[in-house]
Amino acid sequence: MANYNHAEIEERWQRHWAKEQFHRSTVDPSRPKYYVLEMFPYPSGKLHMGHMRVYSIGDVLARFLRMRGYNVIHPMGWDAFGLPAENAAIEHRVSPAEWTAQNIAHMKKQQNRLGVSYDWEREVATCLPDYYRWTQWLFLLMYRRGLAYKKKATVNWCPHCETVLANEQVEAGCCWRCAAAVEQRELEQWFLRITDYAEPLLNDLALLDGWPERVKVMQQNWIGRSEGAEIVFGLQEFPGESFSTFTTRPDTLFGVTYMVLAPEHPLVPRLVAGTEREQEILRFVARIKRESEITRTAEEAPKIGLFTGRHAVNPVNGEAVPILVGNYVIMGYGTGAVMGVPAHDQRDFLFARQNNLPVRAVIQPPGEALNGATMTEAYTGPGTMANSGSFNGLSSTEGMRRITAHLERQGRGGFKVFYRLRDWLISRQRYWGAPIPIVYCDQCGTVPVPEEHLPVQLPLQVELSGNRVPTLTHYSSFVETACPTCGGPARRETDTMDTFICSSWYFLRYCSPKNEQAVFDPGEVDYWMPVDQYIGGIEHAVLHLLYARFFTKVLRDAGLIKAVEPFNRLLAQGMVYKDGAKMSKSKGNVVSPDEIVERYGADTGRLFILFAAPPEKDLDWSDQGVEGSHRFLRRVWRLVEDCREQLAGGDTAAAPAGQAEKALRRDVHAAVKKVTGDIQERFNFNTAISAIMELVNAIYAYRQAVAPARQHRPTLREALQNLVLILAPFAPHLAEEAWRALGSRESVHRQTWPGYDPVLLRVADVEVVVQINGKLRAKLTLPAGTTEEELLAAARAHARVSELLTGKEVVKTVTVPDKLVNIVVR
RNA sequence: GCCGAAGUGGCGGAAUUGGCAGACGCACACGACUCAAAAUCGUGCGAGCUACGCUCAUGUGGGUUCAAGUCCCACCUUCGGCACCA
Repeated sequence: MANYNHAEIEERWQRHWAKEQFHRSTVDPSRPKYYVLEMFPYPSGKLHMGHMRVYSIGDVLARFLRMRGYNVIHPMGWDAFGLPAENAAIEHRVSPAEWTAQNIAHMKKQQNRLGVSYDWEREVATCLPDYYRWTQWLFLLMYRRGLAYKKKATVNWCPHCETVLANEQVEAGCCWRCAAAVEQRELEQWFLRITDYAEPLLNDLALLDGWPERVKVMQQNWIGRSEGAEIVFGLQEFPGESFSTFTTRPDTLFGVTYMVLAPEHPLVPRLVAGTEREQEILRFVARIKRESEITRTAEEAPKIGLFTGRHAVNPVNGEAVPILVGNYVIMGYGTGAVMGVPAHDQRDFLFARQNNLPVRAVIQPPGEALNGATMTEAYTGPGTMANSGSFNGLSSTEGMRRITAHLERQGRGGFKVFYRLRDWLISRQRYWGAPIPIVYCDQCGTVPVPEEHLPVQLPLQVELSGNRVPTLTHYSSFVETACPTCGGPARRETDTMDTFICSSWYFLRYCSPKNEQAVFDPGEVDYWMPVDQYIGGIEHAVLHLLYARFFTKVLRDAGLIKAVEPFNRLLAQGMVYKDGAKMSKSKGNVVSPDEIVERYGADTGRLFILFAAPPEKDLDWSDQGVEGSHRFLRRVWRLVEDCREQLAGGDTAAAPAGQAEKALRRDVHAAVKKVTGDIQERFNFNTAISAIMELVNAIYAYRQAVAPARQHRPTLREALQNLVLILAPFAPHLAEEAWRALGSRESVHRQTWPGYDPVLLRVADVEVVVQINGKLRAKLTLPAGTTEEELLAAARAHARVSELLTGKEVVKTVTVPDKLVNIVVR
């Protein structure tokens, strides 16, 4: 008997599939399409277990759906721009382009060794000119539509990466990539106006039924919508001038006893100019500005507020209240000015008590009368308005509406929605990225590069002698150019784009990756899009997944695509752990896919990774578990080897099909049903695999129970064929080999997914559970479909049951047909 | 503080609609085969007990129900997101 030689089998079939272009996909309107997409990797150099996991999940789906008759597109590519290539360039003295190309070549080999069924004709790499040309084209589209703009702003600066970062790329005040503390800098930078799309990005989350709740909630939190009123306060010492504030509680406007401005508020220097405390306050402001986000937002940071000596005029009652500058007010949210309502906001309350500011209750809780002087905490619930002039007696909900309407009539404010979401800062002061296609001319100002001049090429001769790859400012041949408008001397923009731009549209480029005329072919994009199933790590819940949704919406508004949302269903796969920790070099608990493929084969690795946990949960790597999966595949292999000759002999069976055959057929059809449902509806590959294992156990049991000569060949053949078919998405190489061994000249992956016969699933006898007072007391084997009366009679007739019922009064009986009898006694 | 996910044997996990808790696998133990080992095949495997059965058991405490891992209430723990958010 031939041993299971995984290395030989896997290599042979991989070569065959590649040669026959097995996984090519082309537009075919006669068939339903299915777009299976795994997040494309950064070409770091080698695959890790997280990659192996995501590709295994995607490939099972792709292969399953092909067998189900779908026209499946399953592409792969490279998110190839980014900082690691620059670091590697300095370390190894090799250009980022070369380093990246080598990594891509190596990782592609690794992916192929996993037996993943990609259509390599659709491969894209974001760092190649034929791709970033269109990234630049999309930037220009944004520019034309007023969605790309340059402004001077306080931005996040990572001192370690020496570049600015988007808000989404700052985690707890630190750089998402290197964890260095992020600083604030005033710089002129390019932004994308993602805030214009805050509302659709939020509302359309409701369309995403196939997304995990947690991801939708994370995006919702990030966008951070809050409804309220914008209110304009006058300045007592500067008649005719004003500033505005945002509040979610306009009903408490009469309770305002002070106002607080953010230290960065543009009004601050003017307000304090010439006052006694001018120097003190300016020093305070300067100090706060220097503080990092971490110290400033720390839990224990004391709330400091300094009185400016100036007053704000409440638009609703003309009252003048002191204006303070406070460290707890943030310029980046709302208007950077907050009204202090100590009676109805706990933070304001503590602040007021600490600083001896008056507290005035204007919302009375039901059946209570608050007194500002004596209350011990803020009342933040709803109630009846008091001390609020003509609004007294209204409910707080009604008050919100009325006061806002009143302000609107007076031209002193109105209804307003604020979002936490900020515009996307996309400039990067780095070399290895897509150049921003903009030219600055002294005569014409900021000029977009005309489309026909694209791509704006990165210089490939890179200076590698220093300790970092120089930015594009270093290359005079790149910087100096002619103005596209007037032809005069001009300078190119030297910042490159955030790599998240490149990855915000790659799934569209896959649809027509070689098109040189357009960013993508509209017909092809409309056929394939949206992505039916997207699979990737949860770390992109806000970053990539929000940006890609934004791009999709812009492209749709521009009439370029029909899809409203890019990804219909999303599977956020869990992480791979070992010995209780995430696999990492520093922990020394890394297992590489190469090692597993080498030792056990790709089929074993895939099977284990899918069997160990449901895809969205974290997975605990177990070397012994891998052994187990390998053992299972060897068991399948032996089964096929043992049966092939027996089955090759034709069907002149000595014995007719009997009870054992009937039972086996039922097991086969039940397994097909279970595996189909588990893949299709539940994505529970772990239970699908366990069902296949049960089937294998059943076939072994049959062969053990029935003498070889009496084994019924058609039944055995059906069992083995179905086994191989349902195993094919999980262990594609072994299944291919086994399928041919069973006598087919075609590929198992070109077969139709097996169906099951519901008639065969029916059983003659069922096991019925007998409970007394809900406790299991007996099990009966009865013909299926036994009536309730007969069921009950059979239960009572059972020796043990009748014994337990003696002397008891039966209060009630419950029967579930073919399943259970419960007798309630007293 | 707000929001989300989770908590089941020694371990990974299963139980899809409220109906036999622990499928499948790992580990372990025993048996068969073998001179022996590996591999393989088979059997057992939640805990306790006065043991051919009974009791307890799905984070804790209550509740609903003939019946709860599953539904309701309160709480604990872990993980994740947001957060001086006005």
